[in-house]
Amino acid sequence: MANTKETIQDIATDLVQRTGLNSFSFRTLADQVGVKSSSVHYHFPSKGDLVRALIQTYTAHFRDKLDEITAQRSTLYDRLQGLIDIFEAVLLEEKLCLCGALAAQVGALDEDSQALLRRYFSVAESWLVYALRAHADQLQTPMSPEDLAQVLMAGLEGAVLIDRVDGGQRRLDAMRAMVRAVTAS
Amino acid sequence: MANTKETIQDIATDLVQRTGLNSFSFRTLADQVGVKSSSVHYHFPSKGDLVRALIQTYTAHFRDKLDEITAQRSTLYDRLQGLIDIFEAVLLEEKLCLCGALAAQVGALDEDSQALLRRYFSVAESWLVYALRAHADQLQTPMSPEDLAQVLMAGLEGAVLIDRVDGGQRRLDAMRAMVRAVTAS
DNA sequence: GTCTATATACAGATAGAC
DNA sequence: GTCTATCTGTATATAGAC
Repeated sequence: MANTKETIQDIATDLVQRTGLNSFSFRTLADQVGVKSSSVHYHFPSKGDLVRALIQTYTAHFRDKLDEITAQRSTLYDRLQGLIDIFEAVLLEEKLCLCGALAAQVGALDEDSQALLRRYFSVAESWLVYALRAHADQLQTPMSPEDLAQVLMAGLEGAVLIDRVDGGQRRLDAMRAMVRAVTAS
Repeated sequence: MANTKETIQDIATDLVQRTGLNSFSFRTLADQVGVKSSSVHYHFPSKGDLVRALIQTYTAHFRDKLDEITAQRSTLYDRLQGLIDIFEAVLLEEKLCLCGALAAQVGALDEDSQALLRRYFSVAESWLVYALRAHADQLQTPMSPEDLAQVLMAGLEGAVLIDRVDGGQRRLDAMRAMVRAVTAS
């Protein structure tokens, strides 16, 4: 194992996205990493410490992907489809957005983790508002950029949630249709 | 306790909506009901039995509310806002839709429970498609009724998920704005 | 940095008395 | 239908050797 700490984070992230917070323990996590549970505690003293690290890393990676989209795509339509691509990649692995999965159990998280979740959604919606405002001329809807940003983000979180339950990606495809409907081609 | 079995179901439903599947045990549930855990096992032999009953009852109540909307409201706009009212009532109690909460942990559910979840979403989307088709003349969007139904349902599930994390109901309000945008007044 | 060993608490579940 | 008592497994977490 080149880097035990990173490996622990990678596997833990995957497990939370698949089955939620309580579906893995330090023991089962350690088994999959190939160490003992006490070694996991060495890197992350408590489960709360681990969860906070997971959200921070996930948010950083998400922000990187958004920056990449901004750099590589120019039209509003392409940028919004790029955002949907991120969620599609998650769904194809039968996972949820990490922060969406944790949001479903927000009452089980400490205050710091809850603040980190809020920051994740703020990052996503701010990026959306920026993209929508920058291309207001390509928008075909009476909705404000803020409202549309929130509808899109809520829709994407809900789409992967429901699509995963019955397989396929019908809701995610419907979100693509919505993006098509509100952007001029 | 007039009816222990119903009380168990009511409290268990509330707990799943607040903090998810694994945040309560037969013991903590029994404490809140005012009985012993073995009494809970008498009514619901396993946790799987309990969860299946919760989903079935929740779906039945949801269907009743949808029927009520259909009976009491005539315009498409009013019917869609009525659907949002259901989710707003859930959010005001700092809860999630039971089936949305369980969908986030679908990998932890048995196959029967998963099938019941699929049925819940099918009930919701079928009602939406029916409402949208019945008032196609009041629709102002190039989206198909099927796509719009899925976008609305995904959006509502995601809206309560995210809104609960940072308080208020900004995403649910954005969903109301969307309904306003796609329906003719 | 990883291990063995262990502490303490709690999970889901069952047997059998009342 | 509810209870007491208990079984077995697993959870988070820590102490101390290597």
